[in-house]
Amino acid sequence: MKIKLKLTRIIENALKDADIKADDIVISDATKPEFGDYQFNGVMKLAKILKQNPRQIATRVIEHIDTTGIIKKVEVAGPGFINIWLDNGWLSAQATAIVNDDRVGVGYFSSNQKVVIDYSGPNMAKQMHVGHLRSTIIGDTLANLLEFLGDEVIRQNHIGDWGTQFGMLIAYLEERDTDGNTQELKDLEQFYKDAKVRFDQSQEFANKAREYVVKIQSGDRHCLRLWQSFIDASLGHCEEVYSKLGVKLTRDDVRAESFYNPQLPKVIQTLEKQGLLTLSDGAKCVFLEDWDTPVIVQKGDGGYLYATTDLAGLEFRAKELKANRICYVVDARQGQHFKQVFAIAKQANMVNESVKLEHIGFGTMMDKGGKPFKTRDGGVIKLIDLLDEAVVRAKASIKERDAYSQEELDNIANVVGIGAVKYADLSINRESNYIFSWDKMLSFEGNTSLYMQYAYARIQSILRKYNQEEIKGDIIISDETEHRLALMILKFEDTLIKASIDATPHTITSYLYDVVTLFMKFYESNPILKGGIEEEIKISRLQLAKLTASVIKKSLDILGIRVVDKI
RNA sequence: GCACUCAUAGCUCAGCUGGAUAGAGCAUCGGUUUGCGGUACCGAAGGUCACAGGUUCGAAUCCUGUUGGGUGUACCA
Repeated sequence: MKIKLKLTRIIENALKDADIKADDIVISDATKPEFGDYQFNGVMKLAKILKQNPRQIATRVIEHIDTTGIIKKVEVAGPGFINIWLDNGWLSAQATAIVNDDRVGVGYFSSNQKVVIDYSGPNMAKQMHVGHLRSTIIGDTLANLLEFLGDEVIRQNHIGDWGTQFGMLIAYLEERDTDGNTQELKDLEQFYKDAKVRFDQSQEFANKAREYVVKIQSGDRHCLRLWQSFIDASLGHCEEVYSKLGVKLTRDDVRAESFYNPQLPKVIQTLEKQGLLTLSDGAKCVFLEDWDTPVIVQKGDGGYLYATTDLAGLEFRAKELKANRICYVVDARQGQHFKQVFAIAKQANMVNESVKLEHIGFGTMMDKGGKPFKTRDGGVIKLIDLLDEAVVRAKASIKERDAYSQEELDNIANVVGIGAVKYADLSINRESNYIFSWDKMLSFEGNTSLYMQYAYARIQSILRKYNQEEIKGDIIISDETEHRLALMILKFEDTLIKASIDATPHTITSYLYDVVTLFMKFYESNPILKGGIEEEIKISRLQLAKLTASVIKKSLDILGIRVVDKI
């Protein structure tokens, strides 16, 4: 339900009827319950332009507001605020209408776009570590969200599979792997270290490694086969992580660095043709206004750089994939790189002016001391290890473990543990750094996944006691708590739209927290299954509980977090 | 040096592109129950929104400066 849009139209009409010219009408949520449900604050600005008393204007506007249906009452308050209360009858009807709707009342975008979302982007030379978590889950959430709202989403996993380190790796693979056994690739970190040691020790090996880099690039069959088997093994590790995380990336979404490699000379040509290229200290550069340092697109030795690949990628996504919006979910530290690359792509006409290019940046994961999150000896934490630990910790936190079968217990631990890691990350404004804390994320209290999953399980427990077929009837809003809960549920669509524009998953989590908190209050004060409750009221409350469960489930679904009926 | 970014309660975070008395959770103190899952709910206390100016009827939010952290700054990705 697009409530804000409805109210905006009503105010627009009221202003028109009152003969007041205004654009940019913004309806906002009321800051406090006593100020109603929504408020319009624009009158004060208008008063200034019109040089009239704001309260008088507000009064005039109010007289022209059409209150049939959605609005119960409007009031002028303070210096000229217009406060709006929504009608319970209207809320009841709207809520009742979506109880069995699997989209929970959320519509589709009227103009759907093609959106490319570039996320995860692991390096094939190593295993995924904690640094890859944010890109992977923020990107996946954004993809889920836009898909749900009706955009055509193209997921792109820009894996790092090209570069000098692969010469060393495949030379070592060949040396170690004479019988075709790739068991050693189980731990890529170790494999990389071993290869490096060999590289540093043996001149002969180092030469071979360098030779192999050239051979891969020139398409040597033997080396390409080795390289391919290495990439396959490494990608397999990533897929294990994606599967544990419930991230939807597949092999079809992989568009690797190597894919763009053949296009790189053309990128240089294009830049040359557009007159953007400058030779400086032997390197081919693009100098941009407002930047002291140029962007190097081809090194003095002829090699290309990641800016070159990104330009090829941008052109491919805009022209071949025909995207209207391209989002890069990449660490905030690459902010200026993307600003520069985006500017070049547009100037060189590689990307049409109308295409929206966005860097969805995010901060770093920190430990309790506010330092980048590392193992005790300063190494990187492998993502797979982190996820496994989350599941182990989740299992330990489950009370009455005897009540479940081993299978149930494993499933719950998975849902809870993985959910906790993801939720903790997604619930924080992506642009800031955040402090990783097991205790906080696995808590039942506050804005955590467990609080939501627990509320969901409680509702399921209530619904189980009732025959689903018998739950038929209207939601009747009879008090303030129900009013607030129903309204919050109906704000789902407005929330998702905002989250999609800003690309902020935490907008969804804080909304969800509001919903669940309101439900808990409702649940506390309005008993459902206790004796002595009228059937009509009981059904209404059951329906409201059911609707709350739908919102919880759908929200978590978009965030890529599962629920269970029992915890 | 230059650029970007951040600074809100003891701690972890919100604050919706300027609105009314700045909000949550944790921790602290107190309360609720013959309980539909109490891993819940209610309340108290806790703030010079880093600092100083400016714009405005109105600033945590916009502008300038200062201080303090983080990050990035031409042949890595």
